[in-house]
Amino acid sequence: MHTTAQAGEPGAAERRRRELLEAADRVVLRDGPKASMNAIAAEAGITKPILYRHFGDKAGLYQALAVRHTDALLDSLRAALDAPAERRRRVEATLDTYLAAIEARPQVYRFLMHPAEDSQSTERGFDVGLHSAPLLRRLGEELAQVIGERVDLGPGGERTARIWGHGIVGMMHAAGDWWLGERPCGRAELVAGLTDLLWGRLATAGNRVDGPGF
Amino acid sequence: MHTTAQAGEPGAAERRRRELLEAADRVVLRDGPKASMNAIAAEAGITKPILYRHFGDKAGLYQALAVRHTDALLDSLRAALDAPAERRRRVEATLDTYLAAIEARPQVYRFLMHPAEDSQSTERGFDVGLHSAPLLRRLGEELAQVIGERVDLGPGGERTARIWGHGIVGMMHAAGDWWLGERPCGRAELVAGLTDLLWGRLATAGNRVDGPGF
DNA sequence: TGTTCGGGTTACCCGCAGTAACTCACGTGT
DNA sequence: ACACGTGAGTTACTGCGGGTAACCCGAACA
Repeated sequence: MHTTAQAGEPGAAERRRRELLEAADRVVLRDGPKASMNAIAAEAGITKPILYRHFGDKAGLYQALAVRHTDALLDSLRAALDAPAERRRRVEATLDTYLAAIEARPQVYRFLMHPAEDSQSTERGFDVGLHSAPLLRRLGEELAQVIGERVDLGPGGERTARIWGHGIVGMMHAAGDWWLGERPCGRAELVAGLTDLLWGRLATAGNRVDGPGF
Repeated sequence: MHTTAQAGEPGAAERRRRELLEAADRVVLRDGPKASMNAIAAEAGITKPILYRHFGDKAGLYQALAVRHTDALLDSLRAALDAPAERRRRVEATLDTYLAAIEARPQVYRFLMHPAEDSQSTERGFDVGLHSAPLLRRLGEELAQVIGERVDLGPGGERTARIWGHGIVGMMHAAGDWWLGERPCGRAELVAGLTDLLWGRLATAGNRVDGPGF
């Protein structure tokens, strides 16, 4: 073989790839989830086939982008989760970090939540659920791991931790999505409301006197 | 004008519409979220333009389908929510009803969660969030209403109820999605885990002795 | 008998994912 | 010095799915 340098310069294509990803980022930031391969290629100053050479597939590019942003987001969340404070404060900080992130870049966030969606469906008998939202899955698993590591949940705690991880992430996501769309209140109030919910206020709140009881 | 009957027979087109919706249902049940207009038309034994005459748009058909299923699901959930039992039992029954529904028809469920996704984005300054998942929004609002009606949340309780409604629905949805994909446990265990979470067990559980504390 | 209206069809446009086949520049082996 | 092949890049295509324009036919009505 005769590459330009047989062992040196490993990052020739790597740098190109990063350039492409940054261009894709820019387009996604501008166009949201409907960013097309053509548009991304144009923004990068090249044409489609190169994108396909580098990422193979639209899903491939999506995934590469998703990994980048998910990693970044996870770092922020881990920082919030690891801060030296009591548990409730940390949960609040984590929620707030997530909400601040999606507030700062709604387009990117929306893009990450609706990736690919195809994956040819022939995956294993049922196929359902493997696509959908890798970001949420990763967040859920990550949170599950943190919970499992730190909270004493007794026997079967591993499974409970995973249930909680995915449940909490879903709560965060759906509430954030709704909040972004309607802006019914400030971020702090949303954080407080969700934390109250996680802290069991639903169990302790009394029935309304006029209602049929809940 | 000369309709077949000027005031009588109001349901000529209505029945057609229902036929089309049932055909669409069948296709969605078979093909999942990637059901195409062509396929639906073929299943109904007609061609695309008729679908467009009836529903205007792919989003229109999606919405009609979504309304049907959402209504049905909401009826079941309301029944579970209104059963004569203590609050916790009712929450469990509601979660279980939802999970049973998505378990019974995963394709339909997946279809409902990923509608349209386009809507030309020129909607109002930000545009973000209005598409996405009407089903989840409706469920969230509905639950918010029930909570607001029955639970005494003090001042600002309306907003808190909405936050909780969307948060709980999101928790249910994400956990259900993950569970459908991986089947990590039985439905009962998932229900129990989520209910424990809502009942504040995260607040009361102790730190693991070996972990850094959570 | 002609006309018009509603349900229907064919044949098309457009945009996008994905690909085949070609070009060009450059470093290499002889 | 010359052919070579390799890799980055391009043009030009296929295929498909959403959406639409224009035509078509049968039935009620005058």
